[in-house]
Amino acid sequence: MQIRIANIQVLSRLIKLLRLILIRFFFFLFDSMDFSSILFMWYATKARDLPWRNTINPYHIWVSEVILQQTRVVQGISYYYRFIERFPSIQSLADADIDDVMKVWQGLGYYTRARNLKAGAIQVMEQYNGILPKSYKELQRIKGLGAYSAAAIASFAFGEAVPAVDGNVYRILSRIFGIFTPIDSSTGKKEFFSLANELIPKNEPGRFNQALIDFGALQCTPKSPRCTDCPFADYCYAYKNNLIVALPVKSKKKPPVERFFYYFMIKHKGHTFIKRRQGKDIWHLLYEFPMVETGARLGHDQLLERMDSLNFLSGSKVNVLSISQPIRHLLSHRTIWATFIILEIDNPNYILTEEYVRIPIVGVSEYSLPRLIDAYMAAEPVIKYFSSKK
DNA sequence: AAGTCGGGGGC
DNA sequence: GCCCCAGACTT
Repeated sequence: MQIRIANIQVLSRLIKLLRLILIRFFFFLFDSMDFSSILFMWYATKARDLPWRNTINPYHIWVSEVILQQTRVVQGISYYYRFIERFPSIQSLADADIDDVMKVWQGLGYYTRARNLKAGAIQVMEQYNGILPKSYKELQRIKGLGAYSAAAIASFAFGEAVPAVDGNVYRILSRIFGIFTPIDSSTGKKEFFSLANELIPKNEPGRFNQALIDFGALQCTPKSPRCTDCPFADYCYAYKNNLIVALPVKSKKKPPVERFFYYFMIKHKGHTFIKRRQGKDIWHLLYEFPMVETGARLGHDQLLERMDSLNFLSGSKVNVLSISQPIRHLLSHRTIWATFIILEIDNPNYILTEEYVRIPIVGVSEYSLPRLIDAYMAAEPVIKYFSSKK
């Protein structure tokens, strides 16, 4: 058995060595017309015209990179315009009220980004004299900037020759060079960074990084890539071996866990109550109605029974006006089932008056809300329950 | 290394 | 339904 394991290890090393040789061979092929030349030729006619490319303001580029983390360009554009208009400088963002920042970010998701962006602005004001550092290494010390974003800013804004390896780059390189190392492993990250670092031209790294990203977004797409008119088709390992659907390789996937949220829209004299979410959970810093989360779905009777013991309802007469169907809200790693209960009370207890914000129901839209709640309010005529006098 | 964090578009 | 998007941070 021992020998067998040793053999497998030797074989594994051999495979890695062969792969390295293969990559060298590809470089040989690319030698006459190298990788970046082919890419730039494509980019010359296919480049996207994007707002953050028409600026040399490093702060604007910084904002755009954070907005675009795990976010499609089409989704981010309007947020970019609103953000830099509302917070036109690092100083203004550093001085801003976090609630205003969250409100601008509402609906974009990954809300930690907004908090970190403001924290980063404060950091730059306090530690860097209000000027964004220029180097790849130093940029990674700023809150919310990891390897990719730091490389993007360093190359786009300051011309540093460092590869910005995002999901597009993993996909392109894994396919063209036939690399099967999982892109979400630490060895994979090193391997792809190293390869990109060999490909990047030192004279115009920013254009190279942007071209690669556009190539991934427009040509070498996740599904149905346009291989028939791809300038790399003659060299592409995945295309030639019919392995496009197999690359890139990702290792981690997990079925989403279900969570059950019960939201209480409490009516009292035309007003209702909301509270900011606390702690390390989803929707950090966003506002929501009083709620209870249960480990399993509650039946109608179970729900009414549970309401008897809710601390924010105790001491008051409760009149249930409406109970919604469970609404499914999908996150990447969670499935949330939300039920909205509209009810009227006669006497708010101290928990509601002390811990919650009392607002007119129409004032809810002033606050930053999870998409789930925002969408429900938009879809359901909730206000009618609040307008009638009782 | 694995888990956590959103919302939306494309097929 | 499923995948993935110009990823970062925590445990």
